Amino acid sequence: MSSSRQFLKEIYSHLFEVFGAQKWWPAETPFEVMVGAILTQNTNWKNVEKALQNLKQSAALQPNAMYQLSTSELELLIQPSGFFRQKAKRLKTFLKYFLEEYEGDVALMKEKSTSALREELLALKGIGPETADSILLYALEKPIFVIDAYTKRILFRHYLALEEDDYESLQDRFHSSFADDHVYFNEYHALLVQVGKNYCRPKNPKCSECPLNAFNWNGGTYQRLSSSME
DNA sequence: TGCCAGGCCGGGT
DNA sequence: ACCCGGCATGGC
Repeated sequence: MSSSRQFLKEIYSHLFEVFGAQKWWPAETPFEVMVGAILTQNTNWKNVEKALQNLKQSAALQPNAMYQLSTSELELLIQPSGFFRQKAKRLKTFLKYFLEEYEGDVALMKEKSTSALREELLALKGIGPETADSILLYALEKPIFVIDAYTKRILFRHYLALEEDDYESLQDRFHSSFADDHVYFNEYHALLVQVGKNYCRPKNPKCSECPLNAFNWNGGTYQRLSSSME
């Protein structure tokens, strides 16, 4: 019925053909995903990697070990990721929650429902929609779609979204387009990041080489804007 | 060499 | 309900 939904499905199929499986999130453990999700807030992933490396070298990339670090110790380790004072605080807030509610145990946390966990995460200072959903999808394997800056920009550039579309509305569009399949949501968002990094930067966009051009028509635009795509 | 990066919060209209 | 400044580093 909805051409929007159909577009989203076709885009996924095409991107998967072009790029293949992405094997996201780039981390060795679910806990590393959780930490990375907080550290990457408005931050280049390259800088996050340095911080994660520091934490690993200090044997601090575990819930208890990290929580027991002093604030200044934690700040120093994550400094390369920027906003380090805020992020140290946010990590501590999350760790306290993770340890007190789930004993720092990912399996235990996964037992609870997606909606309940999302509310809990959003209630924490420093965890917003994207961070919460990244944790839900990539650390806890919950079927929820992550909307990030890349996703927004790509949808907007290709006339599948408007600037004023909010997080939930964009997310709902993906949710209503597919079955609740966390593997699928995982792969799809990772593919969009691939497109975003390589073809859809604000400066130096390589739009002419973008794989999504396969779906363009009438001079590189889709037929309708999102607002008219019921 | 400025501009940018996988946000979020809090205070002010 | 929006709007905006602050937060900070390293890469290109």
